[in-house]
Amino acid sequence: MSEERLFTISDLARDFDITLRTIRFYEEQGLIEPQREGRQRLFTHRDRARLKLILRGKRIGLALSEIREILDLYELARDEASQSLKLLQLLSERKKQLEEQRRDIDAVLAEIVTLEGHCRQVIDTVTGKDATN
Amino acid sequence: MSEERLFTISDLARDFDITLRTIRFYEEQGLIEPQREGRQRLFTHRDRARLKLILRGKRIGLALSEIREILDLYELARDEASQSLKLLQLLSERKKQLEEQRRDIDAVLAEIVTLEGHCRQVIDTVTGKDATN
DNA sequence: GCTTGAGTTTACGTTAACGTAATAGTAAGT
DNA sequence: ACTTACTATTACGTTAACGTAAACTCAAGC
Repeated sequence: MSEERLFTISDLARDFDITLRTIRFYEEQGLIEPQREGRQRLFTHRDRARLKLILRGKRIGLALSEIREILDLYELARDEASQSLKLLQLLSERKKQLEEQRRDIDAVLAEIVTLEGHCRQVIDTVTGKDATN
Repeated sequence: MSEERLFTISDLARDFDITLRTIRFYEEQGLIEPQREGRQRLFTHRDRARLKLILRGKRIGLALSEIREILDLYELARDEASQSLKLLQLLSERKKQLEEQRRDIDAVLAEIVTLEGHCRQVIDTVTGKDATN
């Protein structure tokens, strides 16, 4: 059972709001390896999941080369954990980076809140005595 | 009092671990506007602070053009808040983006923790019956 | 007077991550 | 048979964010 549904390239492009070119490029870079039916690419759920990971990686500012490393680690962890110790080390490095990034984001968010407060205050002050616009 | 100490370009390059070229490039792009003594650039604490903001922006994946927008907003908010409403809107957009990014990071962190668990388990399993390496 | 060190400008080079034709095959609808 | 829709490959173009090299100025130290 479970007919393992397949996706076309435009399915994924639509779903993730990226171009066909982007998907082909990712394949060219070895980030995904869809099956072929003749020349046409066919994507499994697994390909889809990988694509999702790729895009998430991009959003947090990783380069494709780094994303590939991570994807490879996933593979590695799946196959066996022949080098789990090294993997653990790499994971902890990545974790440190991410936590740093989180702190940056929090800092920026805090500053935004401050600025918002500033704005509201100015607006309150101005409103009532002048409303030129 | 408070002699307003000035920084040279290499001071900042060293402090933030970036190249001279990078700093000059940021000036070229209008992100900072150091004073000149003759031809030489001289940076105030304010320039330094801006540079810090720029680099933080980069770390969270913003483009220089976006960073410039934000810096401009800071100026805007400082001068007066002539367009505070628009500013508020922009801030809230940016906030949404950042919160999304935070969610991404949290998701990745969670996955890392999972992978780490997986690794430890494998290592535990392997350790004791085989330690070839 | 010459080198050394820090700074400058000008300008071409580079890398990543796609964009954008141009050209062509293939299946479905009319 | 013709169009339309979707797919493919090949290959040159583009943008951001600097790198890098060449050639110059200018003050300090020996």
